[in-house]
Amino acid sequence: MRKVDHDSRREEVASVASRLIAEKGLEALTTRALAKELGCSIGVLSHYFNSKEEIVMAAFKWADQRIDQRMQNAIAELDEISLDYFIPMITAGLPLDEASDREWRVRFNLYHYCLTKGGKGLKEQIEKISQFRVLMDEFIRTLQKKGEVRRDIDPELITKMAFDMVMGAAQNLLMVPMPERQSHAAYLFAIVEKLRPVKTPTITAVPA
Amino acid sequence: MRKVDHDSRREEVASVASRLIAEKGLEALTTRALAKELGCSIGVLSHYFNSKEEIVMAAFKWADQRIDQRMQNAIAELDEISLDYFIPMITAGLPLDEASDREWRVRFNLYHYCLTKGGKGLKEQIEKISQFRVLMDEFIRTLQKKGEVRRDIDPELITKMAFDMVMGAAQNLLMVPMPERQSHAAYLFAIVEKLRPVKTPTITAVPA
Amino acid sequence: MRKVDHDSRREEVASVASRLIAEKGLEALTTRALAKELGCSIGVLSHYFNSKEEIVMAAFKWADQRIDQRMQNAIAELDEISLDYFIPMITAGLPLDEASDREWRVRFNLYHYCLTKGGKGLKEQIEKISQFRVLMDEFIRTLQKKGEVRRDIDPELITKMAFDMVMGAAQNLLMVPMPERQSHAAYLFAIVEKLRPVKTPTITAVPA
Amino acid sequence: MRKVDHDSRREEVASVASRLIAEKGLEALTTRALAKELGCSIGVLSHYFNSKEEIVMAAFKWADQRIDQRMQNAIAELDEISLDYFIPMITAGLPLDEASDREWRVRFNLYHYCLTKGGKGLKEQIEKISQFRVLMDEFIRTLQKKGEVRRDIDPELITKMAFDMVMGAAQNLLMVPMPERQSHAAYLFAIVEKLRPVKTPTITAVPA
DNA sequence: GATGAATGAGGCTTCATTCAT
DNA sequence: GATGAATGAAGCCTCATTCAT
Repeated sequence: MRKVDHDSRREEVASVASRLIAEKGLEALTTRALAKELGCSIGVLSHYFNSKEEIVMAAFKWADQRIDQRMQNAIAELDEISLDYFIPMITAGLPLDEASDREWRVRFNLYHYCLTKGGKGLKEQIEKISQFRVLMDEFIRTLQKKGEVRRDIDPELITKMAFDMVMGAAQNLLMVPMPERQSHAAYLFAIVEKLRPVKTPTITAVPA
Repeated sequence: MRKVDHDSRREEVASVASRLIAEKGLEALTTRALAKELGCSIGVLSHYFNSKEEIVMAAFKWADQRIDQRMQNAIAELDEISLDYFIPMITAGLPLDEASDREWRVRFNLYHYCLTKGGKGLKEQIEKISQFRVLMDEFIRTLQKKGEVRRDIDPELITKMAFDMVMGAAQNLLMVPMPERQSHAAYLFAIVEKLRPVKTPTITAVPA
Repeated sequence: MRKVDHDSRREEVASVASRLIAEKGLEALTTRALAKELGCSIGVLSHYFNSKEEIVMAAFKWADQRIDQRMQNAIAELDEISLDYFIPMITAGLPLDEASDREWRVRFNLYHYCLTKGGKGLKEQIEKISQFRVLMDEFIRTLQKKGEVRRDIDPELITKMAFDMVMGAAQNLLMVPMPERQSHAAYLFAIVEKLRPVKTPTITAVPA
Repeated sequence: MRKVDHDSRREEVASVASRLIAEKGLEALTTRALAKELGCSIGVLSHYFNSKEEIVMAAFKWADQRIDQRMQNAIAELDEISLDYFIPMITAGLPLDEASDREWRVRFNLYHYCLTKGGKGLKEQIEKISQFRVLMDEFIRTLQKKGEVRRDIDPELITKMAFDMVMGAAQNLLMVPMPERQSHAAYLFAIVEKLRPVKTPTITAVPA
């Protein structure tokens, strides 16, 4: 069988495993349940993965990357860097529909799995987030240079705030009924707007 | 009858179970491991709990309440409501030491357990958070009336922001090495300060 | 505590144990359930019985003897031996009310327990039934001598038939709804009547 | 796939389980013991049965049907309905050898299991026996029409008697040493003979 | 390559019994 | 004498994994 088939099969397994984790919890991801959901036999899994842990990891990675991809896609068509990136990126990144809801559930499973097991996995996650922080930081600085973001705020503070708010919003949104999520997340846009520099920085006092 | 305080024994079990969840993960909380950690036989657990699920729930509740208690204790000695409540409360509430680190790990297990199982447990969590939001909202409004918080910010926005930031900070802090956590969380204090009304809104421009 | 108290307590335990066996099955007779039903603590049972098997045996014996007693009581007031003994004895012996229903259920448990375990218990049961057969046989012979039972039937045949029919009727009645049991058992009386000698053995052919 | 006939494997399990019940009692039918007796691992049982109760039921059914089959086989070669059916049928039906002894022990376990648990199982047993009674009744009536059975006896009485006697004989035979069983059961044949109409009902008095 | 039967460790729970109080 | 907490074996069941077909 060609490599592409092998890979696409692996992804299919990861995808279904991810859905099982999201819907029933990590402990419900058994080889039996997975094979049943995939419509194949138990033994076939061992052709694509050496152990169950590999499957779990693949499911984690799949969901994690889907969220990242979703965010990248949201700004892919935008041509120039601007503060306007934030809104679609946040919208795309947060669990505001069923698909991203599932992915976030899996991502949290990933986080707590790594936290518990420690080791390489945890290091990878930390590293990944750290790199993302650097990117964000640079992004803010660029926007500040371009005059799209107020210069009197420490970029690092914005970055930290953004990371905590998005993570917390994602967590909290999972417990909010789907119809109310949009409105619940809307306040984030207001905060983004507060980052814009005051248009007429003349004589008047600007409260915030 | 052997002299045993039934409630304190239950709490001891819940406490140890909570520690196991935090350190090894929920799936490592087996009756064998728990009994071993408690230094007693497996059968003894059934004297205090009717099922393992009850133990899990007790462990969840124990850790959850410990965080709440920690925050309440932090402001217990303060005599008058003021914005100064926030700093010690946040400091007490976030996972900035080993004990609260364990409790937050368990709390996240609780959240994701409820999210997966749904049912009454999820409803309870949502209700609890909802009530806390109302309290927070009233708190902000009171501070605004007292002139301790700027009146040009929607209280609801502050509440939402606070909830998401604390939740996200807690999550993110868990992945930060303990020594760096204090400094990582410090930015929150800066944000709290930004809520204070501008002392002298006279001639000078105050950017934010 | 005086012996009479000790004995009456033992009987109470046996009685309640017997009821549990009848209603829920032998495997539902646990020390916990028994103590609960008795309204006493688990430990108290060991004052009266050395092991659970002793309790089971006592329960078996209690129910077994109650059936025997019931039958003896039924003919206690009758002054002279006659075929009329049979009807009240059968009526008293069979599971025609709730109490004797329970006792028979226990008795069958006893039989199958002995059959399985073998040993002394089985020997005792066989011995007991054997003695009863002898009594019955003598009883029939006496009635035949008195002319109350036809002399052309082998007494042993009557005895065997009676033992099998009563045992089988008891077993089958347990599966018949209580209201229908009386009518179901009534045919036995007709058979008893057939044992009576033909009153006028003259010229006419008497088929049977 | 390993070559295994699923149904024959199920029957094998049921058969061995049945033997264990007969020899050691229902409570000795543990998964461990059963697996050991089958010469396989414990886990294999779950391939063929969803629970232990299913195994118990299969064992019950297996033994129950074996008795029925044994009786049917006994009259299979007989070409015409006649009273002569009875003797081989009874002989085949009663526990007169080791195999049918085991099956009857299991059947009694089945009866008392159903009696205790009630529910659908009990209803099924009652229904089965009820249908068998109807068949027997029709059989008797047919024989009466053919002149093979005396017409002065109520068919229903014969049926009831037969059912109780067979059930009781089976029960009592279980407690009789194997060598004596044949002679113990022989009286039943005498009773069957009494059902035959008197050949020459002429002048002579026939007492019975 | 695909199948699913087989394995046996380990999950939770229940049990009769013991014994400190 | 009475209590019920403690014990640990053994109950049933589920699991990831292996391997003959």
